[in-house]
Amino acid sequence: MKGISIKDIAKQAGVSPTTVSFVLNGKAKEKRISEQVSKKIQKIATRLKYKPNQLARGLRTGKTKTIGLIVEDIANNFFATLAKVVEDEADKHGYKVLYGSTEDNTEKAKGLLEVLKYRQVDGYIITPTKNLDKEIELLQSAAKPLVLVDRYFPHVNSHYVVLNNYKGAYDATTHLVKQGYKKIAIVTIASDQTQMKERLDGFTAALKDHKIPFNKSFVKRLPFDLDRESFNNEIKKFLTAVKGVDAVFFATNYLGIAGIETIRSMGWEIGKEIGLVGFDDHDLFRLHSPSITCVSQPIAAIGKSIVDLLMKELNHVAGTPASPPQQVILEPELIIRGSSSRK
Amino acid sequence: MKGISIKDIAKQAGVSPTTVSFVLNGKAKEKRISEQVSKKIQKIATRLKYKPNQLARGLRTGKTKTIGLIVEDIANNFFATLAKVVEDEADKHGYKVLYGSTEDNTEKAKGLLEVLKYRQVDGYIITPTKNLDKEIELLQSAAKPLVLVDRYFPHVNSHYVVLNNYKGAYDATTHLVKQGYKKIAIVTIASDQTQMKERLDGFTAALKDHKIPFNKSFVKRLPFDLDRESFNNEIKKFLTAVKGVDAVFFATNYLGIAGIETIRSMGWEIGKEIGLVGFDDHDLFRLHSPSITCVSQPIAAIGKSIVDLLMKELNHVAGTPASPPQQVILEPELIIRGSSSRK
DNA sequence: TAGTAATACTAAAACGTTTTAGCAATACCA
DNA sequence: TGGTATTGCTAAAACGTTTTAGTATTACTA
Repeated sequence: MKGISIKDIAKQAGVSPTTVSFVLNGKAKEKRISEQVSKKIQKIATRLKYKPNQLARGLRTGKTKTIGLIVEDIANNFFATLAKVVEDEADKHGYKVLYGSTEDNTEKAKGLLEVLKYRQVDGYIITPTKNLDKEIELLQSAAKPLVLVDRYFPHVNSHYVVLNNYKGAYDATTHLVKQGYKKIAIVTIASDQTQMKERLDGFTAALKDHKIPFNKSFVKRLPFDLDRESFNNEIKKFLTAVKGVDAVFFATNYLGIAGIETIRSMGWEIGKEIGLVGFDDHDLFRLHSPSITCVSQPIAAIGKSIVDLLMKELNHVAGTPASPPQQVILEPELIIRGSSSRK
Repeated sequence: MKGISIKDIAKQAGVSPTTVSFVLNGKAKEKRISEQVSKKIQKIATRLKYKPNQLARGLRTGKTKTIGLIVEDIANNFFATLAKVVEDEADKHGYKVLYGSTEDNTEKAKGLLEVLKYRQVDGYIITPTKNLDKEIELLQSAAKPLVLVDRYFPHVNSHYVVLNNYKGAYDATTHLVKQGYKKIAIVTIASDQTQMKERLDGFTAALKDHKIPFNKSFVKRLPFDLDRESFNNEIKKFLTAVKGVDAVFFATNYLGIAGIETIRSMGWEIGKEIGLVGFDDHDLFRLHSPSITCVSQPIAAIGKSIVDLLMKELNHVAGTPASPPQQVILEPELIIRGSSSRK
């Protein structure tokens, strides 16, 4: 069952495909097609439920009305929620989304970029992995619209939308200090990427500003690609090794979840014996006993911002002066709950 | 920056585009292209990093190597996890995934199908909404490969992969009975679709089989499209209205989450004062205090099964006898935790 | 040595659009 | 009345592939 094409309409209307194309693309006036013919074509088109073949159109115009969304892991609550926002926002502009997960693996990310490229996506939303900067710059020099998200490359002048991760971590840590915790540890991911670096920096800066002596042994950096059990084991090892630790900041949502599980398995009472702050809000954090204080990202605003930037790029007419890449840094919200209170 | 095309290779190799196409599609032998020429073309192609333009190929062959994934809500843990599995499995066969969320809205679903159709996706994975049966049948009569997931239409003979929802609900309810709960309520979604119908049927059947008198007032069916607060309010109203209720089965993951929140806000002690079983596993269920008993779906197996079926269809050669639609029904696992124990 | 078969390749059409360049007919102007 | 503008449309090329239907050359057969 073939779809119906512009030719079918042309035949029925007794005009050329050219005319049909003009009319259906709203160029009737501009191309001086008479009202009569115009109306007739419109009528036939709706009667036949004509939908242009996007492949043919894409081949000719180079535009597919598709954007590529590269995330770390689509199954992760943060990215899944982001994907939903992106879907909705993109839809408003007639775009569809092809997604892919990198699992923080540079080779996988490169593969995804490659595939998306020869699928001719119009623009990219990318959660970059380490060492993806060259590829990003390549895309830029090819004038491909792209927006980085969650993290960026300081030496690459690109659009990006990220959280003020430094502030998030700083506020979380400050909060712990103000709550009376003295020996505060951080469990984070061994990554030099901006989001992780800033979270660690915010943490150490807060300690320093509040005259809490900083001790390297209070920092645990774990590889990204562990399974849940290994995370749990590593966290347990760490927390038992750190003498006198009385609070811990988990720098990602999944670390926080693993942390809760581990600490409970150790029999420590969250809040009382050990203060705890997580990253990203989550149903678990909200409903855990005690509920878990966390740094919450404004995911809807992030997604909206990303798509807005991307659309601006996509609608940018070649030849006109390009607007410079924009860096959007959104503010986190510290949601204070029971896990950071000794009472 | 244009990509390099088959013509560029042809020019460099001093042969025709046809020859290049044959070689790169592995038809060198079949089309009797000499080893020499074949090798030369291969070499040039890899040197130039040639990647076929998928639009052009798709236009010509009618195959886009893209599948459409229509879920209820990509932000929901269950569907997000499924999306990840589908992504991975599809990738093994060289397919990419376009996704869309219906929000259980038939009009949105129809819109998605329409868009995916004229984007020429090769196959569909669909979480159907109510009244989408006509569209499904239309796709089928157009010989489009498709697999329904999570729910299906009893009167439509299509591929589908679903949970044994009846058993899931039956086991959950039986478990509550065996734990000594006597007045067991269910909170579900007001939907006549199979997954919800079967969960309700499993619930009532279990009550009957265990001689628990069934009372219509113990069933609450809520509309899908409420926000969290409204869910909470409705659940609260329901639970306070039902005299003597001592256990409740929440028939979806988000209802379970809302249920936990609500019951706690009412000051009832989960397990002791009210038994609770949820649907789909979730970090919250695992780590809540008390932990929440739930009916868990084998998401990895579901995703794998779906993609396997779809690939079989996609690789099916026209003309050969079609294998009949397969119905895969996977078994749930009842994960027993603290919320269904009075101790 | 003519006829057939096999080998090694290619020209051109096709997929369904968009877009450029242009043509015929009518209208307008002096 | 001859020339220019304007109107209303279309032919054909192009996008980058795949595929059909060849052709030219060489090799084999009787």
